[in-house]
Amino acid sequence: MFALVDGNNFYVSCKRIFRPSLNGRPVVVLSNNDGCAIARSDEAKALGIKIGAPWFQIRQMAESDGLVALSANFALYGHIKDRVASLIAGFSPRNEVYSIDESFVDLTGVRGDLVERGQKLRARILRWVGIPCGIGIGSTKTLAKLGNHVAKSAKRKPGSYPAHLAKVCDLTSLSAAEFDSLLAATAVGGIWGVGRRISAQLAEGGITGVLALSRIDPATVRGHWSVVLERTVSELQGNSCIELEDAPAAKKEIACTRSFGHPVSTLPELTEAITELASRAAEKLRKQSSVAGQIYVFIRTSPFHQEPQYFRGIAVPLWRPTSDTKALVTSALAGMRAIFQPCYRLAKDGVMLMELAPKMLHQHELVFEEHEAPDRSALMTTLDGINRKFGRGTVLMASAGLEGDARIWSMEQEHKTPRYTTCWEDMPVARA
DNA sequence: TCTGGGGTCCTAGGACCC
DNA sequence: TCTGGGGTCCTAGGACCC
Repeated sequence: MFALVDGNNFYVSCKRIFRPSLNGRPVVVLSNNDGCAIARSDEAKALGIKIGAPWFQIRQMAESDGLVALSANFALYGHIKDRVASLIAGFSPRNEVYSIDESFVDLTGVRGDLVERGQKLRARILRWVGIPCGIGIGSTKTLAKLGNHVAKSAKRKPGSYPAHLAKVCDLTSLSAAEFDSLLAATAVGGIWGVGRRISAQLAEGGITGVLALSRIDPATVRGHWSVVLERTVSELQGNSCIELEDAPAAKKEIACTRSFGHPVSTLPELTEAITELASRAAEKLRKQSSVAGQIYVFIRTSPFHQEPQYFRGIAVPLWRPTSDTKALVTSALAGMRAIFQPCYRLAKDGVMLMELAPKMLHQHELVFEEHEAPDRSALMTTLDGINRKFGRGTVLMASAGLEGDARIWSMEQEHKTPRYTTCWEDMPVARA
């Protein structure tokens, strides 16, 4: 038995904690560079704003409908997530932080009325952290996700589902007939693991509702689609196939990518941008105590513009697996120079660390090189310590360029809110 | 003018092995 | 007419997630 706890409109709700005046208003949170809407309040959804809607296409709604747009602040969302997670951990030690706004909870052994307990947890998260949540309960993770889908829809769109299922929805408490009619009323696209492609393929076969999907023989599903969809169907039938992962696994790839604030066409600018991305990726790598065997670099133009297009990436094998910033930046820049072409208006770059392995498993070499590679791990530890204490970019590679230089590639954010949780000057002050 | 940034898993097909 | 029968490993691409 599982529960899924999900923060409603999470990024918007995080902003509302510190600015209650945003309650009741249509609000969107924008992606980096204020590009597009990545979170919407219920009021913004009611205006018909789609997830991913480009800001320049909806900005007129600021005037016509009082739409408020805010730039993203991912550090803030991470901090709020930690607070929510700590309250969920108090509810059950067996839990999995699945994403920034969702946690699975294993309810095995949890006694009492589950709906009532869910409502108490919900009330506590709202009161102690300020985030409204929905909770779904089911016998498998997929059904818990479905329960959450129902809880959200029943709250936001009255009439879509029975009203008593709003906010906390326990699918295991339903009668067989209630359960079936709920499945029949849900489109397959609302199921975890069924995206646009598979929805369309199912529709071709005449399957549009979850009830029909759940009645297919899993082996048939495997033949026609894949083991992934087979698992989903099996889970809909109540057979738990996807386990709780309560210990977060180490990443197998680490990516840092970014769209530029303005188009980039020159090598010096790109050198700065790639240096910064590779440095950030290296920092993430050291945080999980891994080394990388290969680094992949790519640059690209904007696919949205009518202009000569260019996309190229290159994988650069590292001489030996490392987490050293200088080694990673040097390889990334070498790769970048190999794929760089002038005369294009580049819109985005990225660095990915691949072939990650735990640092402790590092393979030693049979033959010693003529010159031993310098061991900079103590330097890296110091570097990370300084940057953690005084802020990202306090100490950096010189090729990253300096704040105050041109750096026209760096991010644009015109709708910033104060850095409530990461900056002393911005911390809210409570007045008696 | 203006369109995000991360991740995972699975499969098919090719290269190669005996 | 008819061209073996197993395997493994790697990679690119697809589909999904938030």
